Amino acid sequence: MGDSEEELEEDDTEWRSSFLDSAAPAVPAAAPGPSLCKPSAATSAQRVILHFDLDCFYAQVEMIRNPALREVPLAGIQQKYIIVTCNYVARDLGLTKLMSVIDAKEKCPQLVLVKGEDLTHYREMSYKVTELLMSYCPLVERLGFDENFMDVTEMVERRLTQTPDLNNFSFTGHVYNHISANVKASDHPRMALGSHIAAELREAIHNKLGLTGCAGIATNKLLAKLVSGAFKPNQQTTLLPENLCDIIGSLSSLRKVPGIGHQTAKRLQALGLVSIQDLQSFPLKDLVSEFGGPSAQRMKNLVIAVDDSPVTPTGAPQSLSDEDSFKKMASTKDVLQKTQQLLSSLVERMNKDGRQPLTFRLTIRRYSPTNKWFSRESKQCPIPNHIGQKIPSGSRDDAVLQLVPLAMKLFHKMVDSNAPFHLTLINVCFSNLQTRGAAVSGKGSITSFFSHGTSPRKTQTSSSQSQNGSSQAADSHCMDHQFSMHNMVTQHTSQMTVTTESPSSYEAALHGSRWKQSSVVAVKDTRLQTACRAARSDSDETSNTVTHRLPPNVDPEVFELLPEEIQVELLSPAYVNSSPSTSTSSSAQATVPDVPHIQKAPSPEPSQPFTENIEGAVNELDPPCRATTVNNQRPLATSAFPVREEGRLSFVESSDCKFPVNVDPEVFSELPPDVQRELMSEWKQQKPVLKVPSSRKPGRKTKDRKAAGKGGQANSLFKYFKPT
DNA sequence: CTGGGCATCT
DNA sequence: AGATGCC
Repeated sequence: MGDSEEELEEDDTEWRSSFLDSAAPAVPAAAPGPSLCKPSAATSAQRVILHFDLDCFYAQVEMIRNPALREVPLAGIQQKYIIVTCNYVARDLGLTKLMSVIDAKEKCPQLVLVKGEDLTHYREMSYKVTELLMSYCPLVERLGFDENFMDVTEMVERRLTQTPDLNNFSFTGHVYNHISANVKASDHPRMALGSHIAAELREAIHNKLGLTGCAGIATNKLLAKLVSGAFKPNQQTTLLPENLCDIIGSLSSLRKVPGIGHQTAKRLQALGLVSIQDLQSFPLKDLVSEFGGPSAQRMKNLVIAVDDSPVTPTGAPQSLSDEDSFKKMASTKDVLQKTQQLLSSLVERMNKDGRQPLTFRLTIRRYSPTNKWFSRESKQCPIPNHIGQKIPSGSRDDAVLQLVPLAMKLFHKMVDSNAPFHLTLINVCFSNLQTRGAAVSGKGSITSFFSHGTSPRKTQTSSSQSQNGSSQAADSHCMDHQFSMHNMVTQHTSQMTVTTESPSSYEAALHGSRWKQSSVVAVKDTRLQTACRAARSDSDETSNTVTHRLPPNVDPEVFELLPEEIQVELLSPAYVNSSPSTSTSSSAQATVPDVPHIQKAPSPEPSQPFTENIEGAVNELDPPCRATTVNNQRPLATSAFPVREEGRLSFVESSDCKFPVNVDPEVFSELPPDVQRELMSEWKQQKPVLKVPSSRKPGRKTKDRKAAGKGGQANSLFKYFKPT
């Protein structure tokens, strides 16, 4: 009895203290200054938000890949002429992020540098971290490769009901502006539980992935992020609502506020606003006239530490891109070769992802003496289906071969190659990624995921305390490790990683040797350039003798600009006729260095030991999932990135059923079983339509994604379940 | 001598 | 398509 009374009191206390954070976005009394710390109307319960920030992430990954680097006092990660990050030993000697290599070596001549331009390993490890966090709670939002937000409100509430002894425990880690030991956890039970969860998750990341990092615990994303860096490295800090003013006031300038970047800070400075207080006391009206309503209000809120933006589950990336920068690129031939190289790598990544891109985009950066690091331009176009299909199907070389002309076409829309030009960057990007039917055996399907992911470990979780008869909604957010992530991540661990960093691959691509057959080996660059010039001069007259033999969708104009080897290839029967012949594919395979069986001897592969760690890990923490009944009836739980596309029905194959991809699996799982069955049988009678969703307005998509993350409300059922 | 890659908003 | 922001 006494216990429950006390718990109620704690609840009230925390509710009162949460008033600060739950101010309506509209900032009713925009009174400046002191009003900051006055409570305003509370509309919703306070959240518990975690922010994880891995320590010098790239450096940690490299030290894991090559443990010898641990002995070395310093390790920097170099991209082009920049040290993008370095370990803490190096930082103690004065190195900072984004320092030039020249400056860095001047400060410490013994600095060991590791090339970090290929992000493959960082990307893989980054997704493993997100995956691990998601296995505890699906509300995880990525920010870059090394940061994750997590909304653990429901996990905290669940623990709150199961933690009888709130008096006898304390905070884990630091408490901002307090001596941690002096803070009574019973005054802030939710924050205290949040600090415990953060500690457990950091420990899990360390045990299973070998990475250390910081965490911040607070009531919104802004504060969690700000506070996570209070103690570095490998520590965590909780921000109590009562210290909200302290941390926001500690920021040295507006630029430090996440969400206020270079440009915005400049414009603010033009208004005479530099400090947090400047903006707090600046009239909202004047701000609106400068930035518009939404932006102005958002900034006003940020500087009083109000941030009601939800933790939006990130899921699979919406675009994949690959880019390279350089001092100067001034010839069409170089552009073509670089584009081909980038595409080769990008297509392979796309293939591992398993989805099919519907849109291609080419981005360039032109050199200009003044505004050097701006002025990116891009053009995009749809990818013809017959080309796009080759990417998930594994015909990588075919795909690249046909995408290169597409890219060159876009290039010529931006650059007049008759006039001199000077590029400093090329980026190729796939977007509008479509999940394809899983019938294709391979990466896109569930089968490969299972063959890799199934392990006896799962039985552990179901034995734990799951008598929680009441809240299905809370438990439905709980997932098992095994079903947590898109197979892309797992795929990366089970296949040898092939990247463009292989010198042989790079050279081959550069010289076009991978494309050539023996008969064209003798082609010289001079001939090629002549051909390019010729093509430029009469680009309007493309009535060449060979163009009528071109494969469909190859622009004759672009064809002229291709290296002769590629022209020959395109004219081979394999491409002129629709079906690839064995001769072409075999000749391509024999000369392509980065097919799996020809690849270079790899350096010790990190993914293997990690996988073992995950599978064999002993979880000393709370079981990640306390209830399994809901999970068992979740059809899409096996396909970890739920696809919620709008428009026509497309279907995803699950282990034992098909259903529309625009169905939110979380919502679906919460329906009564008989309703599930009814819907299933209804869907089964419809035919899969693989059309592009057309009849929707752009801009709806992001909203859908956000709504989907919080799915589970009755009114969202209609939205997701009615195909209309 | 300012990287590479993602997202959102307009 | 571009601008901006985050790491």
